Amino acid sequence: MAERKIKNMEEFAVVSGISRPTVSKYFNDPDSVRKTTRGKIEAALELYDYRPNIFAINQNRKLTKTIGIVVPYLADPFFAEIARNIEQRCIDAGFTPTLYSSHGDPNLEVDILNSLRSLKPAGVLLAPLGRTSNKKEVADFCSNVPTVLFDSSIQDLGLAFVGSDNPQFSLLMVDYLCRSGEPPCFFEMKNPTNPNANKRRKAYVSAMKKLGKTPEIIQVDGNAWSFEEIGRLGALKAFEDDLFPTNTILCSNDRLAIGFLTACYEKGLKVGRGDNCMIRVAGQDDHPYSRFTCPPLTTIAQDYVAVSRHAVETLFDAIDGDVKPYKATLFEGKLVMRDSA
Amino acid sequence: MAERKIKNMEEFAVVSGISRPTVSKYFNDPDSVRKTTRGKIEAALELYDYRPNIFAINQNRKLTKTIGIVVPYLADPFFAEIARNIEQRCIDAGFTPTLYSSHGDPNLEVDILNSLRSLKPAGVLLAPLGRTSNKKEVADFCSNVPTVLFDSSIQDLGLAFVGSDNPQFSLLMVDYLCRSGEPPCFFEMKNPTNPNANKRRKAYVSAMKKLGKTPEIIQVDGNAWSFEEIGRLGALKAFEDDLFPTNTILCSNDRLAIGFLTACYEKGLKVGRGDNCMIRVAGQDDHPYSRFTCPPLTTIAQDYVAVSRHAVETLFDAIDGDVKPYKATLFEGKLVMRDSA
DNA sequence: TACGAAACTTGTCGCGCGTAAAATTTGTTG
DNA sequence: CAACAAATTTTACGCGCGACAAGTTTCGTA
Repeated sequence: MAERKIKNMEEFAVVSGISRPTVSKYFNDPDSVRKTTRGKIEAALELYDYRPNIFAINQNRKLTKTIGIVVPYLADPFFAEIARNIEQRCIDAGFTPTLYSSHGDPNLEVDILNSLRSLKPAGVLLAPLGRTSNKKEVADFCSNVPTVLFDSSIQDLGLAFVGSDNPQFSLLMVDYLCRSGEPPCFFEMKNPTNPNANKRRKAYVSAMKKLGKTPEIIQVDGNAWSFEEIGRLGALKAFEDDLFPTNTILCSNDRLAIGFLTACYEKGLKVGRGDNCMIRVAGQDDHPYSRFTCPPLTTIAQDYVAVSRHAVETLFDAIDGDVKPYKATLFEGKLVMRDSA
Repeated sequence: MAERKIKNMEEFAVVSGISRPTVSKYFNDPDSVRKTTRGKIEAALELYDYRPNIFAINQNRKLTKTIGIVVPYLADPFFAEIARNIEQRCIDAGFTPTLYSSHGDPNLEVDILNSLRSLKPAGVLLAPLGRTSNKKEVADFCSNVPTVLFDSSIQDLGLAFVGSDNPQFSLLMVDYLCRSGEPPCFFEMKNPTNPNANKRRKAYVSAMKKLGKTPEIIQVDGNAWSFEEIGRLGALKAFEDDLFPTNTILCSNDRLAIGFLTACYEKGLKVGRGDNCMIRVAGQDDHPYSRFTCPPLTTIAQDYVAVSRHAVETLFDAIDGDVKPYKATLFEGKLVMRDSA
């Protein structure tokens, strides 16, 4: 194969015995040309390794085949997993996904959106930083590029929002914890950097009230994305200050809970549901590692497959011109009972 | 601001009172134009939001400002961290990094390399799948695109290789374990999917021999990237079959060790260095989560900052035309003593 | 004040491909 | 075989910018 270097579509058209416009048509949609023509082109494709210049293509198309995927923090396995899921769906649909991480930095988020703008993507799937996002910039972006927000919403920006039903999460977990032992207190960061933290606190409070219990919130210092360490140090300090009004702790997310469990280990506190256990700890997210903590973490599993599927489908519908009014879709979570609570 | 829509550089040149070629020069290098000229352009940039069309730019440039970053599995926090580090260095150097994950799939790896080829990147930083990589395709890619391999090498493909010194890792750890207790056996997957597994096994064997001990290797089933679960199930089975000839286990990597620790927890085996402990477990990599296992995992820290820095610098040198012969650079690891061994 | 280099302008070409209109061929149907 | 529609070819233009050459202005220096 690879008899000679093919420079451009012109040359490739010559060696395949077809005119250039028809070859162009083929690359846009192989089924749009006659079968015999397609055969000739594909035969030539075997002999010569020619690939259309993607820059020249995108320069002339109004909409590229690119889909931008932006997550707040890719080093968090939860986002890595959901990104991977979305990425695959885009590929399957014939798009070219490009993945970006804001690394927890609102300025970087804006930078990403700006460089994404010049890529003229067919659409963007954005999991914003949330509270710390530059709302004005994100809004401006959404009004220029077809964007579906997921995981965390910012007002009603974008074409739609797809995420998880935090109130349902909390109610499910709080209800379970209350039925099986002492009512939980809520453990979180004082100035949460992760997107859904505030929603989760509110959801916890309303769930407790609904069940006729008094909400108790413990807030710890720390303002980066090293949640495990924040959870660990926060828990150690809270133990020292004797801050916990109950033996049952609901952490705002699994990563905090993982750090919390480490603190319990250091303190020699036996965690779990058994008779000889002194404390119960639960998380939220079903983080990939929550299965492997000691004891394994009881948590709420986000239906991230449903979230990513629906987000992608919503975006594709919009790209196909199927304009719908803004809508927020929330998926329910499932209680994952393990040994920690 | 944003008085009127600016379509192209021509129009922007008009409103800024400068000729188009000079504006073009400015965007290539703002310092290449006179100060007064730069002032005018930047003033216009405040008024109108114009951004050069990136596709038109890249079509005409021989080398784009894009750097491709490819890792084998982005949902692994280790690779996520190193990718994040490399990404930042590229941005700081004025390049546009694009991140790809092979998701453990050799075919996807080839697909990524192919689509990367048509992006005409200035260079690529590739952490290959290793053993399972399609060597022919990777070699072909490396001979067409300036590529630096990192984390895992494939023969002597690419401009250079930057990674960790696995023999040094093993010697360090084996020596420590032998000095502080029973000699370790080696715990790994039978058909390892992760890149450096084979090197590590060999390194373990030679380290043991060097210390005059008999190497013992326990291999468990599993061939995906869910290492924790593979480690857990493998350990449970190995306990049942009474496969461990020693109470000290060196795992091929931290993720296996994390699963191993979970198995120990399930079996009620106390892990650590204390008098009442029954087993010692160590890993390799200093996985972000290894600090939070119970007990915290003793491991070898890869110097991934040094690896990413050197990989990026090597690539930039090559892009600047600084051609050097192929060279493999290996960085030493540091023993991270925690409680598990 | 004059001079020369650096910076700028003007004009023009080319990159590789999308796209449209008109002319021609191909394949299908009665 | 005629008639017709679909597919293809031919021809031509445009996208936005990089690159280059030749002429003009600007600026620092003597």
